[in-house]
Amino acid sequence: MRKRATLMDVASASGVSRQTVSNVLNAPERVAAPTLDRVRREIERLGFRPHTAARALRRRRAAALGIAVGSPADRRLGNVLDPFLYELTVAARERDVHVVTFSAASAGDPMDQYEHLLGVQAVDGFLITDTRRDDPRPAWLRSRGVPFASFGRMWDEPGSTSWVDVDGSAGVAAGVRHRVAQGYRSVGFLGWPAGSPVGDDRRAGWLAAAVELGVHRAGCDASAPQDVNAAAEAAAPLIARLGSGGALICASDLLALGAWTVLRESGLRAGVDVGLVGFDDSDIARSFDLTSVRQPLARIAATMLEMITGAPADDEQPIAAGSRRHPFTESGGVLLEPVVVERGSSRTAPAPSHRPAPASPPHLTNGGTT
Amino acid sequence: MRKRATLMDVASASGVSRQTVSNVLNAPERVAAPTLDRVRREIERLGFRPHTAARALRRRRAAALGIAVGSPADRRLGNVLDPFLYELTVAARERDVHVVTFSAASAGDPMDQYEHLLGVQAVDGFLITDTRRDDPRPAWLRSRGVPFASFGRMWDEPGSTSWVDVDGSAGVAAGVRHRVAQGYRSVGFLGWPAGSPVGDDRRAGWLAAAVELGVHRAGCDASAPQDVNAAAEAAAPLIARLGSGGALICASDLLALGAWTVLRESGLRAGVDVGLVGFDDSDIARSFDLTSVRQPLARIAATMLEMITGAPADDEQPIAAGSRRHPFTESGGVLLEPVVVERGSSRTAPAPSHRPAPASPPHLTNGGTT
DNA sequence: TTCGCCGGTTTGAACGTTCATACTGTGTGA
DNA sequence: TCACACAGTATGAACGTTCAAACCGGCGAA
Repeated sequence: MRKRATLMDVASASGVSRQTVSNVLNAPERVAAPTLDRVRREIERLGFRPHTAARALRRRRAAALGIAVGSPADRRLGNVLDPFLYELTVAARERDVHVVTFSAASAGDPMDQYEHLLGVQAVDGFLITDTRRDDPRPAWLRSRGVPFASFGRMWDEPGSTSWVDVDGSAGVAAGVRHRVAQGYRSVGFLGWPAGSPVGDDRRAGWLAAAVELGVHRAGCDASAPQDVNAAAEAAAPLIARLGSGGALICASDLLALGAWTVLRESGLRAGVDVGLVGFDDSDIARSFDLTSVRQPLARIAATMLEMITGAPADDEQPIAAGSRRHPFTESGGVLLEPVVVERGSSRTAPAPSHRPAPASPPHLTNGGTT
Repeated sequence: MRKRATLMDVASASGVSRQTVSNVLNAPERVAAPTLDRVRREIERLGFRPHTAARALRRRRAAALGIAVGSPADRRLGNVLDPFLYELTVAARERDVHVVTFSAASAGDPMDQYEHLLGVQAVDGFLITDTRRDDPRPAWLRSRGVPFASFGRMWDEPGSTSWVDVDGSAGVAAGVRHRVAQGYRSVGFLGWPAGSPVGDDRRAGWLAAAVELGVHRAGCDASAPQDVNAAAEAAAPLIARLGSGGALICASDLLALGAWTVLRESGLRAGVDVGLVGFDDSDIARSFDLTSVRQPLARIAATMLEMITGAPADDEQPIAAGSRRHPFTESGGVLLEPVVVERGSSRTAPAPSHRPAPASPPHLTNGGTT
């Protein structure tokens, strides 16, 4: 428990000046090979690690980013943001940045928290999530020149380049394709009521793919709010229409769970009689063995950090040309494709020799073994 | 976007020395009233906020605590720890401490991450969660004199005082009591297989309360692993035995959900025919309108911070006598009582005039409307 | 009157880095 | 032969705060 070694300790131990040790850490190419070796050995031997605060003070940057956990509305991260925080933390570690949490608690206004963290200079920028229309945060941050990156499109600022999002449309379309490949002969969709950008996007992906692949049937599109019972109600007639051999893609795992309860009560088996696909790969999906569309959270996190730490903090240019390793969209941000995680709720449809979708009211069918 | 004001700026603006300004912030009782006012006005006017890194450097403490988000096993916080992180963040804000996340990712060993954060002196201590038997972390931290507090009993170290936990036994017992008050006439339990300390604790709470209140019936105790389908299987015979007018307390919301599916398939209505209670008040409970036992996460977080920031970091005394505002247990830590959140899955039992628990095999009953 | 004390305030130094610049010696071209 | 560039290293200062100790003036007790 003795005092930690400092730069000076390493310097005198290896017979060089402090600046040389500093260079070994920050600009090794400027140091002669033998010196480099010697100093590195001493660093290792003394267990020297640069002091975060001293570094932050001198460099005038905290090497930390803030992220909101929860809001007054929902005092938690939720199914998507929870694993996202993990991936973010991992990605941050690789870039020698720390992640500092904050909460827009009682105050209501998240900007108060921004103000505080920036005021005490505990963070260099922010990672924002759950963007929505009329979101005041991007404008606020940009106007003050605060670096940030967003998980979620910035709906108000089409030209902005500082966001990463998931191509929900492509994800749902992939879900449709996989189902068709497995032999399901009609693919319906259970989404949220029209009006939410995310929801509309996912529905569009279903519609396009289902039509293109010839598995679109009339009246196989339903809506429900994010609630199991509502989802079950909306799913019942849909499942009745799809019948055995059909598949149902849902805009969220919770909606899929609603459909799952209907299937169970109908005696239909998820993954055998009816294919069922959720979205987000939440723990619900895992608990219920639901096939689900998973967002590439690790890549999202890495890309966001690249945006913040890579781009010069002051100007918001369309990101240094030449390093565009990501599929930039026309509007400026980065859109990543999700992947389908196959589980028990979608195996292979009943043999194609079966009669096509008889559509008997499923709540009357009885749970047998075929 | 001009430079932020420093102590010196405030000092010269208000005609005092830097140290006086520092005192205004850190030891106002040493400053004469008029001076105090004047300096405070200038602080306000200039929008001065002390620089975190400068402070940390000089004070030799980071004013930050580390918390692990996820593990190699589970790359997320989960239903309990997610809202806990929120409460922790709120509580930390009030104490001018920051919460820094880290992940025991690939490395496997969480101690590597401790080592790193302590090495660069980015945190002063840690908040540990998910303690288990043979947990190496407490001993490791203690041996190095690193401050920490644990959410979860330290099973290996009975004398330790640095933990906070929930009295699961009391929580389950409260669940039983409420059900009895509502008129349910027999109360069963669906828990995890014996052997886990948390699970055994919760079962003990049920047993004691059920026996005491005379609602204990033979064979109304079942076990299943943390899995919906397994829970459903285990719950089916249990529900058959309890019958209408009975209640079922579960060791987790997921187990309760398994029971819920059985109820639905049996045509029994949760909250009318059978009372159903989960544990943790997770989003599953909210989604399914499940009564659940909620852990007092805000108090847990606050208590943990008190332990870390309040107690002198070097010695591990039984916490300063005189300030014991918490119900300390004989073993040293703090045990807090959870509360029952009443929802639809447990309203009032069928009128006591009903015949008691007919126990027909529920998977044969048909879903009707009574 | 003198001394010590005390509330209130100031001064010098230090925390551990990195920036900006200066220094040193060797080789290179004129 | 000399100026010059250049790779490699060293020096002084600064980042913004708090610690430790000194200072200062007035007041009460000896």
